Amino acid sequence: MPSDTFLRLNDEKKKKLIDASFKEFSLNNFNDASINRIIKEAGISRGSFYMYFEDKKDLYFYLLEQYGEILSNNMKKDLIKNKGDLFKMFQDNIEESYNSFKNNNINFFKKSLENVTIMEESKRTFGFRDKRLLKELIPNINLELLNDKARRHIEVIFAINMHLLMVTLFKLLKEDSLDKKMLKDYYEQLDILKYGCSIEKK
Amino acid sequence: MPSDTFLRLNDEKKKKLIDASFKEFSLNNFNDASINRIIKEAGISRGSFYMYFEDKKDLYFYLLEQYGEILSNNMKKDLIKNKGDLFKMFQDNIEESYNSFKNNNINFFKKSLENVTIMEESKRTFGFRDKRLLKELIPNINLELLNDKARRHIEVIFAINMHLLMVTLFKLLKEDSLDKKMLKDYYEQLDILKYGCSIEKK
DNA sequence: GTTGACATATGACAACTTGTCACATATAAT
DNA sequence: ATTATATGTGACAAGTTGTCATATGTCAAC
Repeated sequence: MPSDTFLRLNDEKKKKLIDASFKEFSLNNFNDASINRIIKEAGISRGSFYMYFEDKKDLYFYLLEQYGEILSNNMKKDLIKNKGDLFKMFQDNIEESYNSFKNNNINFFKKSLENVTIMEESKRTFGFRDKRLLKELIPNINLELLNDKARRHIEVIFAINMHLLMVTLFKLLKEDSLDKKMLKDYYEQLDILKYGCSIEKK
Repeated sequence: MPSDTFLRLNDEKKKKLIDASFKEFSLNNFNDASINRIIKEAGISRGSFYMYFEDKKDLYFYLLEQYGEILSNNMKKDLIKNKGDLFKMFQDNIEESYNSFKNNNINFFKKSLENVTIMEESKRTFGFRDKRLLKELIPNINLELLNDKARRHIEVIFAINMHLLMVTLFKLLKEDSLDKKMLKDYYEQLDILKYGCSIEKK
């Protein structure tokens, strides 16, 4: 987490550092991103940087959380619009997410997708750190549309959707156009999650 | 990919480098792993290393593929045993995978799970590079047990299972015992994938 | 004002990192 | 024995990170 010192910084200085960071992480993936270049671009000293953030990771997750907020807010809106229907929300959400990312630091997002790890760290990714944003969403879900098992594993459903969503968004952003076939594939995958893989009904 | 020069190396020298690499990646995640320490431990020169592998990534994925083979072979065996039933295979497979990893460089595996990325790179992860191992598995699947959509998205089903499997294995290996509750959770998640989340039947 | 206490800022520094390259030494083939 | 090819080597440049002694703000109290 950024230090209080950073949060207390005046907006201009803060913005300069954030902009420089976004730029660096847009051009390089996490490993190759250089704190040196960031501080040079932002015009601050090495010591100051370590006053604000613990390390590169700390800065990176701070930036990611900005996107988490966007993603979560979009989902919340779509959830309300669809009267708590989780799958209708997922379906509506992808175009919205696509546009958010397209108009906003698209390269940062692309690079980020390359870095997303499915484990520990991913819990923090895109602001779903500490399951905070997830917890905010759950009350808006109409659980009556879901069966018992799904209700018990609601975070897993989200994780699976996240996985499908990320992979699809990654492809979409690569193509640079909202490829209808890819969208259709995503909807089919959501259908698998909704109705299952089996021919036999339970 | 390792160079022919590396593959031509005598077994002793090869093993020494592989052992040193496993050790380094068991103690450090990808970023922190040091080629310097590896070559020191393996007793080869820096120049030689770069003769064998392009870079750290190249070495790392080479090691991962060894595990991919294990995973894939286990799956194949279980698939035949269960007469092509994909979900029965998934269910049988987790204990086997758990034991394979437990008795074999468990720390390497743990660290690896922290590094697995869901995107591009992950296609190579655990040997599923180029979908080669996946393609070998598919002929053993009884597709008649799956509905149309599932058949069309068979690699997605595998990806989702991989995700659920990895997360569960990660937790299991952390606990250091085959926690029955976690296993039960995994089976339930597989059931969601098999029969869906929805209360309504399609 | 001046003093003191605290918050911030700085850049030189040690201790690493990686990939390259001119050169040295094996090994095989003529 | 000579040539050609395959390997091995370590010094090197150019980078990386995190720390720390030191300097400079800022603001309240005397």
